[in-house]
Amino acid sequence: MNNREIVNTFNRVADMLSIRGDQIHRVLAYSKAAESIAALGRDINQVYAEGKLTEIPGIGKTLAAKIEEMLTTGKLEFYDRLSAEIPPSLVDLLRVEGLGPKRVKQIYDVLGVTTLDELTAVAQAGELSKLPRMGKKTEARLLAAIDALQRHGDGRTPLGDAWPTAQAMLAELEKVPGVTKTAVAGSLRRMKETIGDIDLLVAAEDAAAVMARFAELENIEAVTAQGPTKSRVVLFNGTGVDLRVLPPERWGTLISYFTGSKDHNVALRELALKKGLSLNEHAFTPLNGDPEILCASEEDVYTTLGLPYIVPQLREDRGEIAAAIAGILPELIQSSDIISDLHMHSTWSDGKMSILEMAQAARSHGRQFVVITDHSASLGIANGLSVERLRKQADEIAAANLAMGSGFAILHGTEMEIKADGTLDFPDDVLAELDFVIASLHTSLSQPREQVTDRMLNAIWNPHVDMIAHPTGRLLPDRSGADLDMDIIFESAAATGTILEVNANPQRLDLRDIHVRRAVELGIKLAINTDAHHVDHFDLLHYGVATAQRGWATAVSVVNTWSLEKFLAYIQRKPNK
DNA sequence: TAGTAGTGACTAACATTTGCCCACAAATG
Repeated sequence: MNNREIVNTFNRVADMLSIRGDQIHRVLAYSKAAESIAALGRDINQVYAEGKLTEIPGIGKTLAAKIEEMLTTGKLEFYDRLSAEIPPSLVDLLRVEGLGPKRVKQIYDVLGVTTLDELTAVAQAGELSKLPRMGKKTEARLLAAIDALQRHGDGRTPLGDAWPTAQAMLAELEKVPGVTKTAVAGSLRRMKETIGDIDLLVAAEDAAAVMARFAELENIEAVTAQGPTKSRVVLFNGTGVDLRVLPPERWGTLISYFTGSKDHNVALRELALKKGLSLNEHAFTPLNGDPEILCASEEDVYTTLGLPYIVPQLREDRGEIAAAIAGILPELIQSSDIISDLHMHSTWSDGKMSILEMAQAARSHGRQFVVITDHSASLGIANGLSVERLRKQADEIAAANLAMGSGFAILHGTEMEIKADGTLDFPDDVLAELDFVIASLHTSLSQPREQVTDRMLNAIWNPHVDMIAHPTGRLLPDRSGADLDMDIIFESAAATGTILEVNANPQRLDLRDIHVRRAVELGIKLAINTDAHHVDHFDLLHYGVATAQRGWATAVSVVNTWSLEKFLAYIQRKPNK
């Protein structure tokens, strides 16, 4: 069993326990454990082999035993027993907006409904509205929610899709008279790789005018809630958008609350209570009856709690509050630190622009040097380069370097296929001619873990391979990528000095945040690259930087902060070269 | 259920808004 399967099982158990009506802390224990394992950044089998399961936050003796049972037998007896009482399919009903554990239990107990189809049938027959505390309106809302679920699913939206949508909506709301501030919040502001819904904030004295304009924006299918300070709409693509409006003097607590994460908020509020303050999105309220403390800025919120400012990217309750208290928050990598881009394509393979155009655009984006890394021959679909074309490309790079003049450098590299049999697409003597060698997986990603890991190791241990691009090959939101044994990959990358990429393309964001964190802990060198196929793609860098920040990366770990001289020296003295 | 203090018991997860039915469930971070 792998991490994901255990996470799924624990989440299902948590949902089933909440439907059964178990004590909230028992439910929380399972969902907290699931979250911890999801954020682990390493293979739980490895942690188990080291006998360190209980060192995972939220895993005690009992859950460690359950994990051991799943890892050794492939099943969980407790889950089977629970299933006899609470049909596991009931968990699916919770995905319907408007249905929580209490209602699901009631619908199951009284009507015997266990699936979405059965639920639809009883709702259409009008049976649902006969239940206590359910009426015709609720019944109609649930039918609409089921319909929406079946049309759009409840999948998450990739960051790269949600970000521009949110910015466009904010641009409209900014035009409403009386609006003084606008911002995105929620998981979008924290730059999570996928987001559940879009959260927008507006500071204005007159909320009603903003709410009215919000409901009229483009692409809105339905307004599902509209109160004095809070509205919710659903876009035609199924994405939910929440808007909250408060007066500007309460902006700090508002944006802090709405940025989350939920767990981070809970931790902040606990901390506030210890200081005799109750914290909500409006203000701090002293428990002794003193007047409330307003925070116009988010910095004020943290100052009031006696903490240094914590950037949104860190607010996942993964140790950032303890680090803030201890004064050891990392000095995170910034976009302005990045002076090179080590991965991009030209018209020689599947890029859309010439080498010179790419270089000029990179310079205008503040880069001081780039590596042209077109695909290699066996990626035929991308017009990969043969050895002959690769050598010919060197001439054009020399010419482009001349055209660019001094103060900028174009290096010659390759993004070389790691083929399905594990061999590399170019022989070592050809690789030796290049300035910089990237190896990456694009095909046969679904090979068994051992096989695909071995392929990758073969590349990492090759003395000419300087970097692994987008290591897992995942594509958001749906393709999960290769099932690599990341522990071994990291070990080998550290041993050989091989750079691992944080690919900034929002479809990839690979390495992902939790793997960045693990790599940083192990002292592995990272590169944040755009993988640009077009000059417009240089604008995507911030997604990669945010992902690195979510992994607590500092400039020390990121080779794109290095001067050309330092960079060239490093890849020359790669330990196994 | 985890964590803690201590080996069985106790505490722990905050605070709000909205909709709909008529006192509460669900949803938001």
